[in-house]
Amino acid sequence: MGVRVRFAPSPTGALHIGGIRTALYNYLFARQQGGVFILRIEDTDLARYVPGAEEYIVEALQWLGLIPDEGPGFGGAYGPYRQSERQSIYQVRVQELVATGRAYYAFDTPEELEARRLQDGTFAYNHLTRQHLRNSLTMRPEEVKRLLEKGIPHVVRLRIEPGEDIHIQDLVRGEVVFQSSELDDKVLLKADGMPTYHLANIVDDHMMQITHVIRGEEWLPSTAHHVLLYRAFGWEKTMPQFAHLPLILRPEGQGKLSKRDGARFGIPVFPLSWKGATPEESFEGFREAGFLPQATLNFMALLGWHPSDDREVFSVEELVRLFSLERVSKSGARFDYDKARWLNQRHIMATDDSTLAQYVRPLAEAKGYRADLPYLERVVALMKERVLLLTDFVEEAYYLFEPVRAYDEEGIRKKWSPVLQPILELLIEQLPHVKPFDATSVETATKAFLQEHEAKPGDVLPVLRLALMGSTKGPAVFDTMALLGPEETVQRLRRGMAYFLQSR
RNA sequence: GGCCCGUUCGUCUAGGGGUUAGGACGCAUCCCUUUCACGGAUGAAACACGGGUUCGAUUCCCGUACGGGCUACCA
Repeated sequence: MGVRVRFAPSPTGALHIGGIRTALYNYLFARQQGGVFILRIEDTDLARYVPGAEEYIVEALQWLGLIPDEGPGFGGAYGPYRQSERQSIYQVRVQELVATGRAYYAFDTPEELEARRLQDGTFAYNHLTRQHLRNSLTMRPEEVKRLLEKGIPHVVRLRIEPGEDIHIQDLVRGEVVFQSSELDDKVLLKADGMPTYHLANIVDDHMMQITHVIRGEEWLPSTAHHVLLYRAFGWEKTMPQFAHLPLILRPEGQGKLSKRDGARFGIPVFPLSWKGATPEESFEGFREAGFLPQATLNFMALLGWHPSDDREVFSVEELVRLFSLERVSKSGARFDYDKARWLNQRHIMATDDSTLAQYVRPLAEAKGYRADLPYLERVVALMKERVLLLTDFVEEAYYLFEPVRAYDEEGIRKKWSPVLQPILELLIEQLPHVKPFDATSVETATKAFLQEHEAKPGDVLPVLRLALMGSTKGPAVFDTMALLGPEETVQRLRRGMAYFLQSR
Protein backbone atom coordinates (compact mmCIF):
# COMPACT_ATOMS: atom_id res chain seq x y z
CA MET A 1 0.00 0.00 0.00
CA GLY A 2 1.24 3.46 -0.87
CA VAL A 3 2.22 6.06 1.65
CA ARG A 4 -0.58 8.35 2.81
CA VAL A 5 0.17 11.09 5.31
CA ARG A 6 -1.89 13.94 6.63
CA PHE A 7 -1.37 17.37 8.04
CA ALA A 8 -4.20 17.94 10.51
CA PRO A 9 -4.24 21.44 11.96
CA SER A 10 -6.94 22.88 14.13
CA PRO A 11 -8.37 26.18 12.86
CA THR A 12 -7.91 28.07 16.10
CA GLY A 13 -5.95 30.99 14.69
CA ALA A 14 -2.77 31.55 12.74
CA LEU A 15 -0.55 28.53 12.41
CA HIS A 16 2.97 29.15 13.60
CA ILE A 17 6.21 27.90 12.22
CA GLY A 18 6.12 24.69 14.26
CA GLY A 19 2.87 23.66 12.65
CA ILE A 20 4.14 24.57 9.23
CA ARG A 21 7.24 22.48 9.80
CA THR A 22 5.03 19.51 10.57
CA ALA A 23 3.25 20.13 7.28
CA LEU A 24 6.60 20.36 5.51
CA TYR A 25 7.92 17.07 6.90
CA ASN A 26 4.68 15.33 5.95
CA TYR A 27 4.89 16.83 2.50
CA LEU A 28 8.54 15.90 1.98
CA PHE A 29 7.93 12.37 3.15
CA ALA A 30 4.90 11.97 0.88
CA ARG A 31 6.66 13.35 -2.18
CA GLN A 32 9.75 11.29 -1.62
CA GLN A 33 7.78 8.07 -1.16
CA GLY A 34 5.51 8.79 -4.09
CA GLY A 35 2.70 9.03 -1.58
CA VAL A 36 -0.28 11.23 -0.91
CA PHE A 37 -0.30 14.39 1.21
CA ILE A 38 -3.64 15.11 2.83
CA LEU A 39 -4.95 18.20 4.57
CA ARG A 40 -7.54 17.52 7.23
CA ILE A 41 -9.15 20.27 9.27
CA GLU A 42 -9.64 19.29 12.90
CA ASP A 43 -12.42 21.65 13.85
CA THR A 44 -14.08 19.67 16.59
CA ASP A 45 -13.71 22.32 19.24
CA LEU A 46 -16.53 24.74 18.59
CA ALA A 47 -15.39 27.06 21.37
CA ARG A 48 -11.94 27.61 19.93
CA TYR A 49 -12.92 27.88 16.30
CA VAL A 50 -11.64 31.06 14.68
CA PRO A 51 -13.18 32.27 11.41
CA GLY A 52 -10.60 32.70 8.71
CA ALA A 53 -8.12 30.30 10.26
CA GLU A 54 -8.75 27.57 7.71
CA GLU A 55 -8.32 30.03 4.87
CA TYR A 56 -5.11 31.19 6.49
CA ILE A 57 -3.77 27.65 6.67
CA VAL A 58 -4.58 26.99 3.03
CA GLU A 59 -3.05 30.27 1.92
CA ALA A 60 0.11 29.54 3.90
CA LEU A 61 0.44 26.09 2.35
CA GLN A 62 -0.08 27.56 -1.09
CA TRP A 63 2.48 30.28 -0.55
CA LEU A 64 5.00 27.65 0.44
CA GLY A 65 4.02 25.32 -2.36
CA LEU A 66 2.93 22.54 0.00
CA ILE A 67 -0.16 21.76 -2.01
CA PRO A 68 -2.32 18.95 -0.59
CA ASP A 69 -3.32 16.09 -2.86
CA GLU A 70 -6.52 15.68 -0.88
CA GLY A 71 -8.31 18.02 1.45
CA PRO A 72 -11.15 20.52 1.72
CA GLY A 73 -11.22 22.23 -1.64
CA PHE A 74 -8.53 19.93 -3.01
CA GLY A 75 -10.64 16.90 -3.84
CA GLY A 76 -9.97 13.32 -2.80
CA ALA A 77 -12.00 10.18 -2.33
CA TYR A 78 -11.84 9.99 1.45
CA GLY A 79 -13.75 13.12 2.40
CA PRO A 80 -15.20 15.07 3.84
CA TYR A 81 -11.92 16.45 5.17
CA ARG A 82 -13.36 18.69 7.83
CA GLN A 83 -14.09 16.82 11.02
CA SER A 84 -17.11 18.96 11.76
CA GLU A 85 -18.66 17.44 8.65
CA ARG A 86 -17.96 13.89 9.81
CA GLN A 87 -19.82 14.02 13.09
CA SER A 88 -22.24 11.20 12.26
CA ILE A 89 -19.32 8.90 11.49
CA TYR A 90 -17.88 9.34 14.96
CA GLN A 91 -21.28 8.82 16.58
CA VAL A 92 -21.64 5.45 14.91
CA ARG A 93 -18.10 4.41 15.73
CA VAL A 94 -18.34 5.35 19.35
CA GLN A 95 -21.54 3.34 19.72
CA GLU A 96 -19.63 0.29 18.52
CA LEU A 97 -17.16 0.81 21.30
CA VAL A 98 -19.90 1.17 23.90
CA ALA A 99 -21.63 -1.92 22.60
CA THR A 100 -18.49 -4.00 22.93
CA GLY A 101 -17.74 -2.65 26.39
CA ARG A 102 -14.61 -0.77 25.29
CA ALA A 103 -16.15 2.55 26.16
CA TYR A 104 -18.73 3.78 28.61
CA TYR A 105 -21.02 6.68 29.38
CA ALA A 106 -19.98 9.10 32.07
CA PHE A 107 -22.36 11.60 33.60
CA ASP A 108 -19.99 13.50 35.84
CA THR A 109 -20.19 17.19 35.11
CA PRO A 110 -17.12 19.24 34.30
CA GLU A 111 -17.71 21.10 37.56
CA GLU A 112 -17.69 17.91 39.61
CA LEU A 113 -14.45 16.77 38.03
CA GLU A 114 -12.92 20.18 38.44
CA ALA A 115 -13.77 20.06 42.13
CA ARG A 116 -12.08 16.67 42.42
CA ARG A 117 -8.94 17.97 40.81
CA LEU A 118 -8.92 20.92 43.11
CA GLN A 119 -8.94 18.76 46.22
CA ASP A 120 -6.61 16.14 44.77
CA GLY A 121 -3.98 17.36 42.36
CA THR A 122 -3.26 13.86 41.14
CA PHE A 123 -6.85 13.02 40.31
CA ALA A 124 -7.35 11.22 37.06
CA TYR A 125 -10.39 9.53 35.61
CA ASN A 126 -9.04 6.01 35.41
CA HIS A 127 -9.54 2.35 36.26
CA LEU A 128 -9.31 3.17 39.97
CA THR A 129 -11.45 6.28 40.27
CA ARG A 130 -14.12 5.35 37.75
CA GLN A 131 -15.52 2.84 40.21
CA HIS A 132 -16.62 5.68 42.40
CA LEU A 133 -17.87 8.04 39.75
CA ARG A 134 -21.15 8.41 37.90
CA ASN A 135 -20.85 6.28 34.83
CA SER A 136 -22.39 3.30 33.12
CA LEU A 137 -19.84 1.05 34.79
CA THR A 138 -21.11 1.87 38.27
CA MET A 139 -24.78 2.63 37.63
CA ARG A 140 -27.57 0.18 37.08
CA PRO A 141 -28.42 -0.30 33.39
CA GLU A 142 -31.97 1.00 33.93
CA GLU A 143 -30.63 4.15 35.50
CA VAL A 144 -28.22 4.71 32.63
CA LYS A 145 -31.01 4.16 30.16
CA ARG A 146 -33.22 6.60 32.01
CA LEU A 147 -30.58 9.34 32.04
CA LEU A 148 -29.82 8.80 28.39
CA GLU A 149 -33.48 9.01 27.47
CA LYS A 150 -33.90 12.14 29.50
CA GLY A 151 -31.09 13.69 27.51
CA ILE A 152 -28.85 14.25 30.51
CA PRO A 153 -25.49 15.58 29.29
CA HIS A 154 -22.80 12.94 29.24
CA VAL A 155 -19.57 11.98 27.60
CA VAL A 156 -18.24 8.68 26.35
CA ARG A 157 -14.92 7.54 27.76
CA LEU A 158 -12.47 4.90 26.64
CA ARG A 159 -12.26 2.06 29.13
CA ILE A 160 -8.63 1.33 29.81
CA GLU A 161 -7.72 -1.77 31.80
CA PRO A 162 -4.56 -1.90 33.89
CA GLY A 163 -1.75 -4.38 33.62
CA GLU A 164 -0.74 -3.95 30.05
CA ASP A 165 2.46 -2.63 28.49
CA ILE A 166 2.00 -0.60 25.35
CA HIS A 167 5.02 -0.62 23.08
CA ILE A 168 5.29 2.05 20.43
CA GLN A 169 7.87 1.90 17.68
CA ASP A 170 8.45 5.55 16.93
CA LEU A 171 10.27 6.25 13.68
CA VAL A 172 12.17 9.11 15.31
CA ARG A 173 12.57 7.91 18.87
CA GLY A 174 12.67 4.15 18.71
CA GLU A 175 10.75 2.11 21.22
CA VAL A 176 8.68 3.93 23.83
CA VAL A 177 6.80 1.97 26.48
CA PHE A 178 3.77 3.02 28.53
CA GLN A 179 1.89 1.16 31.24
CA SER A 180 -1.85 1.06 30.77
CA SER A 181 -2.42 1.47 34.50
CA GLU A 182 -0.91 4.96 34.25
CA LEU A 183 -3.34 6.02 31.58
CA ASP A 184 -6.62 7.82 32.18
CA ASP A 185 -9.93 7.02 30.55
CA LYS A 186 -9.88 9.67 27.86
CA VAL A 187 -13.09 11.30 26.74
CA LEU A 188 -13.94 10.16 23.22
CA LEU A 189 -17.21 11.94 22.68
CA LYS A 190 -17.96 15.26 24.33
CA ALA A 191 -21.28 16.30 25.82
CA ASP A 192 -21.95 18.47 22.78
CA GLY A 193 -21.80 15.38 20.61
CA MET A 194 -18.48 16.30 19.04
CA PRO A 195 -15.57 13.87 19.15
CA THR A 196 -12.35 14.71 20.94
CA TYR A 197 -9.09 14.79 19.04
CA HIS A 198 -8.34 11.25 20.12
CA LEU A 199 -11.46 9.68 18.67
CA ALA A 200 -11.69 11.72 15.51
CA ASN A 201 -8.02 11.28 14.82
CA ILE A 202 -8.06 7.52 15.01
CA VAL A 203 -11.31 7.10 13.10
CA ASP A 204 -10.16 9.45 10.35
CA ASP A 205 -6.65 8.12 10.08
CA HIS A 206 -8.10 4.65 9.74
CA MET A 207 -10.78 5.58 7.23
CA MET A 208 -8.41 7.75 5.23
CA GLN A 209 -5.92 4.89 5.23
CA ILE A 210 -3.14 6.95 6.72
CA THR A 211 0.11 5.00 6.83
CA HIS A 212 2.34 7.38 8.78
CA VAL A 213 1.44 9.84 11.50
CA ILE A 214 4.08 12.57 11.57
CA ARG A 215 3.29 15.08 14.29
CA GLY A 216 4.75 17.14 17.11
CA GLU A 217 6.28 15.64 20.23
CA GLU A 218 3.44 17.01 22.35
CA TRP A 219 1.42 14.05 21.07
CA LEU A 220 3.80 11.37 22.25
CA PRO A 221 2.14 10.82 25.65
CA SER A 222 -1.30 10.34 24.12
CA THR A 223 -0.04 7.92 21.53
CA ALA A 224 -0.53 5.12 24.06
CA HIS A 225 -4.21 5.98 24.17
CA HIS A 226 -4.30 6.01 20.42
CA VAL A 227 -2.80 2.55 20.19
CA LEU A 228 -5.39 1.29 22.65
CA LEU A 229 -8.12 2.88 20.58
CA TYR A 230 -6.89 1.14 17.44
CA ARG A 231 -7.03 -2.10 19.39
CA ALA A 232 -10.49 -1.37 20.71
CA PHE A 233 -11.70 -0.90 17.16
CA GLY A 234 -9.86 -3.98 15.99
CA TRP A 235 -7.73 -1.93 13.63
CA GLU A 236 -4.32 -2.68 15.03
CA LYS A 237 -3.01 -4.51 11.99
CA THR A 238 -3.44 -1.42 9.82
CA MET A 239 -2.41 1.07 12.46
CA PRO A 240 -0.16 3.78 11.01
CA GLN A 241 3.45 4.16 12.04
CA PHE A 242 4.27 7.07 14.30
CA ALA A 243 6.97 9.70 14.06
CA HIS A 244 7.12 12.38 16.74
CA LEU A 245 8.98 15.53 15.84
CA PRO A 246 11.06 17.57 18.27
CA LEU A 247 9.59 20.84 19.42
CA ILE A 248 10.77 24.23 18.23
CA LEU A 249 12.09 26.24 21.14
CA ARG A 250 11.99 29.98 21.59
CA PRO A 251 15.08 31.98 20.48
CA GLU A 252 16.15 32.74 24.04
CA GLY A 253 15.15 31.58 27.46
CA GLN A 254 13.06 28.55 28.14
CA GLY A 255 10.10 26.78 26.67
CA LYS A 256 8.68 26.08 23.30
CA LEU A 257 8.12 28.74 20.71
CA SER A 258 4.80 30.51 21.14
CA LYS A 259 2.77 33.01 19.18
CA ARG A 260 3.75 35.81 21.48
CA ASP A 261 7.44 35.24 20.90
CA GLY A 262 7.19 37.02 17.58
CA ALA A 263 6.41 40.31 19.25
CA ARG A 264 8.67 39.56 22.19
CA PHE A 265 11.77 39.06 20.07
CA GLY A 266 10.82 41.19 17.10
CA ILE A 267 10.85 38.28 14.70
CA PRO A 268 8.25 36.60 12.56
CA VAL A 269 7.08 33.21 13.82
CA PHE A 270 4.25 32.79 11.33
CA PRO A 271 4.35 32.05 7.62
CA LEU A 272 1.95 34.88 6.76
CA SER A 273 0.79 37.90 8.67
CA TRP A 274 -2.34 37.44 10.71
CA LYS A 275 -4.74 40.21 11.54
CA GLY A 276 -6.32 39.56 14.90
CA ALA A 277 -8.94 41.59 16.67
CA THR A 278 -6.28 43.59 18.50
CA PRO A 279 -2.66 44.54 17.82
CA GLU A 280 -1.58 42.03 20.46
CA GLU A 281 -3.30 39.28 18.50
CA SER A 282 -1.85 40.36 15.17
CA PHE A 283 1.39 38.88 13.94
CA GLU A 284 3.88 39.47 11.18
CA GLY A 285 4.67 36.67 8.77
CA PHE A 286 7.79 35.44 7.03
CA ARG A 287 6.26 36.46 3.71
CA GLU A 288 5.69 40.04 4.80
CA ALA A 289 9.08 40.23 6.49
CA GLY A 290 10.68 39.63 3.10
CA PHE A 291 11.39 35.91 3.01
CA LEU A 292 11.27 33.81 -0.11
CA PRO A 293 9.03 30.75 0.31
CA GLN A 294 11.86 28.38 -0.54
CA ALA A 295 14.11 30.01 2.06
CA THR A 296 11.38 29.70 4.65
CA LEU A 297 11.04 26.04 3.77
CA ASN A 298 14.79 25.51 3.89
CA PHE A 299 14.97 27.13 7.31
CA MET A 300 12.14 25.06 8.72
CA ALA A 301 13.50 21.86 7.26
CA LEU A 302 16.73 22.39 9.18
CA LEU A 303 14.90 22.91 12.46
CA GLY A 304 15.12 19.32 13.63
CA TRP A 305 16.48 17.61 10.55
CA HIS A 306 19.86 17.54 8.87
CA PRO A 307 21.35 15.43 6.11
CA SER A 308 24.58 13.59 6.81
CA ASP A 309 26.78 15.93 4.78
CA ASP A 310 27.71 19.56 5.39
CA ARG A 311 25.30 21.21 3.00
CA GLU A 312 22.67 23.56 4.33
CA VAL A 313 21.20 25.38 1.36
CA PHE A 314 18.62 23.27 -0.40
CA SER A 315 15.93 23.63 -3.00
CA VAL A 316 12.61 21.97 -2.31
CA GLU A 317 13.46 19.26 -4.82
CA GLU A 318 16.67 18.50 -2.96
CA LEU A 319 14.82 18.40 0.34
CA VAL A 320 12.39 15.90 -1.12
CA ARG A 321 15.26 13.74 -2.25
CA LEU A 322 17.34 13.95 0.93
CA PHE A 323 14.72 13.99 3.67
CA SER A 324 14.37 11.04 5.97
CA LEU A 325 12.56 10.51 9.24
CA GLU A 326 15.51 8.54 10.56
CA ARG A 327 17.61 11.69 10.44
CA VAL A 328 15.13 13.82 12.35
CA SER A 329 16.73 14.74 15.66
CA LYS A 330 15.21 13.91 19.01
CA SER A 331 15.98 17.09 20.87
CA GLY A 332 14.21 20.40 20.49
CA ALA A 333 15.55 22.95 18.03
CA ARG A 334 15.93 26.57 18.94
CA PHE A 335 14.56 29.12 16.52
CA ASP A 336 17.55 31.02 15.11
CA TYR A 337 16.52 34.13 13.22
CA ASP A 338 20.04 35.01 12.08
CA LYS A 339 20.25 31.67 10.37
CA ALA A 340 16.88 32.22 8.76
CA ARG A 341 18.02 35.52 7.29
CA TRP A 342 21.30 34.09 6.09
CA LEU A 343 19.43 31.29 4.36
CA ASN A 344 17.14 33.86 2.76
CA GLN A 345 20.17 35.72 1.44
CA ARG A 346 21.51 32.50 -0.09
CA HIS A 347 18.20 31.87 -1.80
CA ILE A 348 17.94 35.44 -3.03
CA MET A 349 21.41 35.16 -4.55
CA ALA A 350 20.40 31.90 -6.20
CA THR A 351 17.21 33.32 -7.69
CA ASP A 352 17.29 34.86 -11.15
CA ASP A 353 16.69 38.58 -11.55
CA SER A 354 13.38 38.42 -13.33
CA THR A 355 11.88 36.19 -10.65
CA LEU A 356 13.19 38.47 -7.93
CA ALA A 357 11.77 41.47 -9.74
CA GLN A 358 8.34 39.86 -9.57
CA TYR A 359 8.67 39.50 -5.82
CA VAL A 360 9.84 43.08 -5.41
CA ARG A 361 7.18 44.58 -7.65
CA PRO A 362 4.34 44.69 -5.06
CA LEU A 363 6.76 46.08 -2.50
CA ALA A 364 7.77 48.89 -4.83
CA GLU A 365 4.15 49.55 -5.77
CA ALA A 366 3.17 49.77 -2.11
CA LYS A 367 5.67 52.58 -1.70
CA GLY A 368 4.58 54.34 -4.85
CA TYR A 369 7.92 53.60 -6.48
CA ARG A 370 8.66 52.94 -10.09
CA ALA A 371 7.71 49.29 -10.49
CA ASP A 372 8.21 48.26 -14.08
CA LEU A 373 9.92 44.89 -14.34
CA PRO A 374 12.87 45.99 -16.50
CA TYR A 375 13.84 48.63 -13.94
CA LEU A 376 13.27 46.30 -11.02
CA GLU A 377 15.47 43.68 -12.63
CA ARG A 378 18.33 46.15 -12.76
CA VAL A 379 17.77 47.15 -9.12
CA VAL A 380 17.74 43.53 -8.10
CA ALA A 381 20.89 42.74 -10.06
CA LEU A 382 22.68 45.56 -8.29
CA MET A 383 21.50 44.65 -4.80
CA LYS A 384 20.93 40.91 -4.63
CA GLU A 385 24.24 40.19 -2.95
CA ARG A 386 23.71 42.97 -0.45
CA VAL A 387 20.31 42.15 0.97
CA LEU A 388 19.05 39.69 3.52
CA LEU A 389 15.34 40.26 2.97
CA LEU A 390 13.25 41.12 -0.06
CA THR A 391 12.06 44.24 1.73
CA ASP A 392 15.66 45.46 1.80
CA PHE A 393 15.41 46.10 -1.94
CA VAL A 394 13.02 48.97 -1.30
CA GLU A 395 14.18 49.96 2.17
CA GLU A 396 17.96 49.67 2.38
CA ALA A 397 18.17 50.63 -1.29
CA TYR A 398 15.39 53.23 -1.27
CA TYR A 399 17.76 55.63 -3.04
CA LEU A 400 17.41 53.63 -6.21
CA PHE A 401 13.77 54.80 -6.26
CA GLU A 402 13.68 58.22 -4.63
CA PRO A 403 16.11 61.04 -3.78
CA VAL A 404 18.51 60.74 -0.87
CA ARG A 405 16.65 61.34 2.38
CA ALA A 406 19.63 62.03 4.61
CA TYR A 407 23.39 62.15 4.25
CA ASP A 408 25.70 60.21 6.52
CA GLU A 409 27.35 63.06 8.46
CA GLU A 410 30.13 60.85 9.72
CA GLY A 411 30.82 59.83 6.12
CA ILE A 412 30.92 63.43 4.99
CA ARG A 413 33.44 64.32 7.66
CA LYS A 414 35.66 61.45 6.60
CA LYS A 415 35.37 61.61 2.84
CA TRP A 416 34.52 65.17 1.82
CA SER A 417 37.08 67.88 1.34
CA PRO A 418 36.46 71.35 -0.18
CA VAL A 419 39.56 70.91 -2.35
CA LEU A 420 37.54 68.41 -4.37
CA GLN A 421 34.96 71.02 -5.27
CA PRO A 422 36.48 72.41 -8.51
CA ILE A 423 37.18 69.03 -10.01
CA LEU A 424 33.75 67.74 -9.03
CA GLU A 425 32.14 70.76 -10.69
CA LEU A 426 34.01 69.96 -13.86
CA LEU A 427 33.11 66.31 -13.69
CA ILE A 428 29.45 67.11 -13.27
CA GLU A 429 29.68 69.23 -16.42
CA GLN A 430 31.19 66.39 -18.38
CA LEU A 431 29.07 63.48 -17.19
CA PRO A 432 25.87 64.14 -19.16
CA HIS A 433 27.85 64.08 -22.39
CA VAL A 434 28.95 60.50 -21.95
CA LYS A 435 27.29 58.39 -24.60
CA PRO A 436 25.98 55.84 -24.08
CA PHE A 437 25.32 56.50 -20.41
CA ASP A 438 26.08 52.98 -19.24
CA ALA A 439 28.30 51.78 -16.41
CA THR A 440 31.29 50.93 -18.57
CA SER A 441 31.32 54.17 -20.54
CA VAL A 442 30.73 56.31 -17.48
CA GLU A 443 33.49 54.52 -15.63
CA THR A 444 35.93 54.85 -18.52
CA ALA A 445 35.14 58.52 -19.00
CA THR A 446 35.29 59.33 -15.31
CA LYS A 447 38.57 57.55 -14.75
CA ALA A 448 40.14 59.22 -17.76
CA PHE A 449 38.91 62.57 -16.51
CA LEU A 450 40.31 61.98 -13.03
CA GLN A 451 43.66 60.90 -14.39
CA GLU A 452 43.80 63.95 -16.58
CA HIS A 453 43.21 66.14 -13.54
CA GLU A 454 45.51 64.13 -11.35
CA ALA A 455 42.83 63.16 -8.90
CA LYS A 456 42.66 59.78 -7.21
CA PRO A 457 39.53 57.65 -7.67
CA GLY A 458 39.86 56.69 -4.02
CA ASP A 459 39.29 60.31 -3.03
CA VAL A 460 36.52 61.13 -5.44
CA LEU A 461 34.43 57.99 -5.68
CA PRO A 462 33.40 57.88 -2.02
CA VAL A 463 32.15 61.46 -2.35
CA LEU A 464 30.16 60.56 -5.44
CA ARG A 465 28.66 57.67 -3.54
CA LEU A 466 27.74 59.93 -0.65
CA ALA A 467 25.95 62.30 -3.01
CA LEU A 468 24.24 59.49 -4.89
CA MET A 469 23.17 57.34 -1.95
CA GLY A 470 23.66 59.45 1.14
CA SER A 471 25.80 56.65 2.49
CA THR A 472 29.36 55.39 2.36
CA LYS A 473 28.15 51.94 1.49
CA GLY A 474 26.10 50.59 -1.33
CA PRO A 475 26.32 49.22 -4.84
CA ALA A 476 29.02 50.17 -7.33
CA VAL A 477 29.02 53.89 -8.11
CA PHE A 478 29.07 53.63 -11.89
CA ASP A 479 26.36 51.00 -11.99
CA THR A 480 24.23 53.21 -9.85
CA MET A 481 24.80 56.23 -12.08
CA ALA A 482 23.84 54.22 -15.12
CA LEU A 483 20.69 53.02 -13.40
CA LEU A 484 19.71 56.51 -12.27
CA GLY A 485 20.41 58.03 -15.66
CA PRO A 486 22.30 61.25 -16.50
CA GLU A 487 19.73 63.78 -15.32
CA GLU A 488 19.12 62.21 -11.93
CA THR A 489 22.84 61.57 -11.48
CA VAL A 490 23.73 65.19 -12.13
CA GLN A 491 20.92 66.44 -9.97
CA ARG A 492 22.03 64.31 -7.03
CA LEU A 493 25.66 65.25 -7.44
CA ARG A 494 24.82 68.95 -7.44
CA ARG A 495 22.54 68.67 -4.47
CA GLY A 496 25.08 66.59 -2.60
CA MET A 497 27.87 69.05 -3.30
CA ALA A 498 25.77 71.95 -2.11
CA TYR A 499 25.00 70.07 1.06
CA PHE A 500 28.60 69.03 1.72
CA LEU A 501 29.77 72.61 1.26
CA GLN A 502 27.43 74.06 3.84
CA SER A 503 27.90 71.18 6.27
CA ARG A 504 31.51 72.11 6.73
C1' G B 1 3.69 15.56 42.05
C1' G B 2 3.07 11.42 38.23
C1' C B 3 4.16 9.64 33.23
C1' C B 4 7.08 10.26 28.84
C1' C B 5 11.09 12.50 25.88
C1' G B 6 15.76 14.73 25.54
C1' U B 7 21.20 16.68 26.70
C1' U B 8 28.21 17.71 21.31
C1' C B 9 30.82 25.13 20.46
C1' G B 10 26.12 31.00 22.18
C1' U B 11 22.73 28.64 18.11
C1' C B 12 21.64 24.63 14.20
C1' U B 13 24.24 20.25 13.86
C1' A B 14 28.10 15.97 11.90
C1' G B 15 30.39 12.04 14.22
C1' G B 16 30.84 7.75 16.94
C1' G B 17 34.73 2.95 21.71
C1' G B 18 41.08 4.92 20.11
C1' U B 19 39.45 11.65 15.87
C1' U B 20 44.02 17.65 16.20
C1' A B 21 35.70 16.10 17.93
C1' G B 22 34.04 18.25 11.55
C1' G B 23 30.63 21.93 9.16
C1' A B 24 27.21 26.14 9.26
C1' C B 25 25.01 30.77 11.54
C1' G B 26 26.72 34.54 14.65
C1' C B 27 31.35 36.91 16.53
C1' A B 28 36.71 38.59 15.78
C1' U B 29 41.08 39.44 12.54
C1' C B 30 43.06 39.59 7.70
C1' C B 31 42.88 39.48 2.10
C1' C B 32 40.03 41.20 -2.25
C1' U B 33 37.42 45.98 -3.32
C1' U B 34 36.32 53.26 -4.33
C1' U B 35 32.42 51.48 0.10
C1' C B 36 29.10 47.77 1.63
C1' A B 37 28.03 43.02 0.30
C1' C B 38 29.86 38.69 -2.23
C1' G B 39 34.21 35.62 -2.31
C1' G B 40 38.76 33.80 0.22
C1' A B 41 41.88 32.86 4.71
C1' U B 42 42.45 32.57 9.92
C1' G B 43 40.81 32.57 15.04
C1' A B 44 37.99 32.17 19.80
C1' A B 45 34.14 28.54 20.99
C1' A B 46 31.35 22.11 22.71
C1' C B 47 30.94 16.14 24.09
C1' A B 48 26.10 18.28 31.56
C1' C B 49 27.90 15.45 35.99
C1' G B 50 28.91 10.79 38.74
C1' G B 51 29.41 5.71 38.60
C1' G B 52 30.08 1.33 35.86
C1' U B 53 31.49 -1.99 31.19
C1' U B 54 36.24 -1.82 28.63
C1' C B 55 43.17 -1.99 27.56
C1' G B 56 40.51 2.58 26.22
C1' A B 57 34.79 6.15 26.76
C1' U B 58 32.26 12.04 24.14
C1' U B 59 30.34 7.40 21.93
C1' C B 60 27.47 1.52 25.45
C1' C B 61 24.74 0.79 30.48
C1' C B 62 22.88 2.85 35.18
C1' G B 63 22.05 6.91 38.15
C1' U B 64 22.00 12.31 39.11
C1' A B 65 21.32 17.14 37.42
C1' C B 66 19.23 20.17 33.99
C1' G B 67 15.81 21.13 29.98
C1' G B 68 11.23 19.91 27.57
C1' G B 69 6.33 17.75 26.74
C1' C B 70 1.83 15.66 28.64
C1' U B 71 -1.24 15.25 32.82
C1' A B 72 -8.99 19.32 29.81
C1' C B 73 -15.70 17.36 27.79
C1' C B 74 -8.12 21.93 23.67
C1' A B 75 -5.86 20.23 19.78
